[in-house]
Amino acid sequence: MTKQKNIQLFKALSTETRYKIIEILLDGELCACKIPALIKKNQSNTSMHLAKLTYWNIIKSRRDGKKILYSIKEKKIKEIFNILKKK
Amino acid sequence: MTKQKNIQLFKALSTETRYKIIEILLDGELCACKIPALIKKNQSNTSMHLAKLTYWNIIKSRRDGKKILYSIKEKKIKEIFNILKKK
DNA sequence: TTTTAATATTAACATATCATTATACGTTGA
DNA sequence: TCAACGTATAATGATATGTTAATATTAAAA
Repeated sequence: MTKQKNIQLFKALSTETRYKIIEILLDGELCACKIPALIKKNQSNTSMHLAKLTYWNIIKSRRDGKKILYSIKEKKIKEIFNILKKK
Repeated sequence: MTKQKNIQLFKALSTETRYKIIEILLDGELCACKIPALIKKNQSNTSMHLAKLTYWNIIKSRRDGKKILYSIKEKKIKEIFNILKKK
C-alpha cells in the first residue's frame, strides 16, 4: 500500500462515527438501514460516511431488493483491530 | 485499550505530517532538531505535532544535554505498520 | 406505469484542525 | 550568573470536516 492509502485508512478510523460503523461491519455484512440506530446518527449523516468509506475503498456495497448491504472490503482492517484488542 | 484511545491512535496517524514523524521514529530515538528537515516542516509546526503525539501517549521524550530526544512509546504502532507493509 | 421505501445528495452552518509567524521559555555550559 | 541554543507556546488565518435538515434520486414492487 502507498503512504497516501495508509493515511486514508487511518483517517477512516479516526472519527467515532466511522470507527463505530467499521466495528459493526466487522461482524459481517449489514443493511444500511440498520446502521443509523446502531451508531446513533441520522440517515443522512450515516450515508455520507458510508459514501466516504466506499470512496476510500474500505467498504463495499451490494443491492438486495430495496436494500443496500454494506461490508468490509479492506482486509487489513480486521488485522489492525486484532492488534488493538490484544491486552 | 479503550475505544477513545484507539480513535486517538488512528487520528495520530491520519495526517501526512504526523505519519512521517512516526515513520521516522520507528527507526529509533531521534533529536527533535533533526525532524523538521526530514519532514519538510518548520520547527514550530513540528513541535506542535510532537506535543500532540506526546499528549496522546504515542511518543515520549527525554533530555540529553541541550537536546530533546523523541521515541515511540505506543508499542502497537510497530505492529500496525508491519501489517501495512505486508503486500 | 406509478408509487413508495430506501438511500444519496445538497446546502448551510458550526467546529476542529493545520500551518505559519512571531515570541517566549528553559536548560545547559561557559 | 548569564548568554545562547533548542524547544515550546500563542495568536492568527485558511482550510477541512462533521452534522443536520431538507430534498432528490433510484430501483423494486404493486
